[in-house]
Amino acid sequence: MEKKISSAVIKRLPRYYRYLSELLDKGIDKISSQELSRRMHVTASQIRQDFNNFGGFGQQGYGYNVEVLRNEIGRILGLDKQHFVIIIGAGNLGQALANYGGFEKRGFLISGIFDSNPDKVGKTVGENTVMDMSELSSFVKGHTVDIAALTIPKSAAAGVAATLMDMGVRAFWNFAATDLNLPDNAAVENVHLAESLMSLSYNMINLSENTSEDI
Amino acid sequence: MEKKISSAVIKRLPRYYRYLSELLDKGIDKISSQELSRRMHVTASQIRQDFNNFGGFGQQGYGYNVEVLRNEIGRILGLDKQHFVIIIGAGNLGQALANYGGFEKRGFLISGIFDSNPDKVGKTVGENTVMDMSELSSFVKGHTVDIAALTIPKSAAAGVAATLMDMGVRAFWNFAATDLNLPDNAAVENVHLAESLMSLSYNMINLSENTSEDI
DNA sequence: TAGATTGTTAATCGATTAACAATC
DNA sequence: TAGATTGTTAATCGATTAACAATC
Repeated sequence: MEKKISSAVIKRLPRYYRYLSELLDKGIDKISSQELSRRMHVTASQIRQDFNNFGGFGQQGYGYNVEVLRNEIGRILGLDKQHFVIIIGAGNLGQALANYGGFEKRGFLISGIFDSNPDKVGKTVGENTVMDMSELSSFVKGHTVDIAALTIPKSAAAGVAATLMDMGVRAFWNFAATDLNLPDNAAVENVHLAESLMSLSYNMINLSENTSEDI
Repeated sequence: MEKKISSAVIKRLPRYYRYLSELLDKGIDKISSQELSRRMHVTASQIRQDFNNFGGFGQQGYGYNVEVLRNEIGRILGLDKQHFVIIIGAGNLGQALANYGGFEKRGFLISGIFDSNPDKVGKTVGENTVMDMSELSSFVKGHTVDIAALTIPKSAAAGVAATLMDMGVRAFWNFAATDLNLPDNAAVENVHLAESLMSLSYNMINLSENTSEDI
């Protein structure tokens, strides 16, 4: 019944959340779409359209209350609840994610990290001790697991994702350079770093071709 | 004079490159837009439109030669040339990027890594030894630096980026949770992991609400 | 030649922007 | 009340998809 929100809108929400959090830190308690437009470099019209997908958070003639708006967007993104995240793959990237404290601040708690390499099993990474992949099944049965971050080689990713689906995990943060092709009742967010770097490369090349001709 | 390619197209190119590379590895030397459509889950029409932004790589009645097409896309993305990348910030993420060998395979060579923390300076990370930030200026003057990866706190990002711009660096792979707002003669690719995780959270939540009602 | 498939134009769809009435 | 700014409809723009003539 509710109208489907486009993914373009969803991807903008975390950025709004970030700006509103910064305004709040600065002690600014009111903002208009026009002023937010100026700061974020998006149109005021888009800001109002985006927010109105979720209901009227503002007040005519006044603007938006920063704290209310921030909390509403946080709630929409699920930041008002705790989510348990496991990391599959204790390589460089898996360890970096586990060590980074910033996710917990937003309610994403790293509750387990797994690897199939015996050299890594038992190692301490952040607050966690690396478990063997053979322990994954019993761990997922005994604990709430909302999200699985896949920091494993692409050859292993589809298999691990399918196994986790069978165990009831429905959200995958996929760092492997492959497409997971999971059924519709799973959520997948891809972070393809090599592809990101290639886009940057393209934009860099096409920058140097038209050297400051339109400034 | 050349028509501007939309960023939607650019972001799809690395994925085409990946699929074509995999086809090549499998020894498949010819592919039609229809067959590629089936594999990649995008429309054949979009595939042909995308490729034709850059010229006719196919042959009517036949399809596309996989190797030719892959190499053309690689060339468009700049993968036919070597690019020198420095990493600013030797924290978890900076180290993970420096240790990951996959970028060099695509022509992105990590040629330096910097940190302002004396405890990290001198440490070996991948093939590199962490240098102090005070050495950054002389390093950039003495070496080719195409891309700077910023894996530093957001409070430091804008300043470091501005400094690097002054030294002539024009491409920034930004992992800091902030917008850089650089002039038009710079290329910026943002990787905002916390925001990526928030999008996943949204999609996960909205999954569980309509449990398998449209399968 | 007949069949297949591209390259490209036209149609459609969806997202962004503009405009303005509602209202605080 | 007058001024400001939202919420929302309408217009525009751009991206995607469909269709088909060109051609291998």
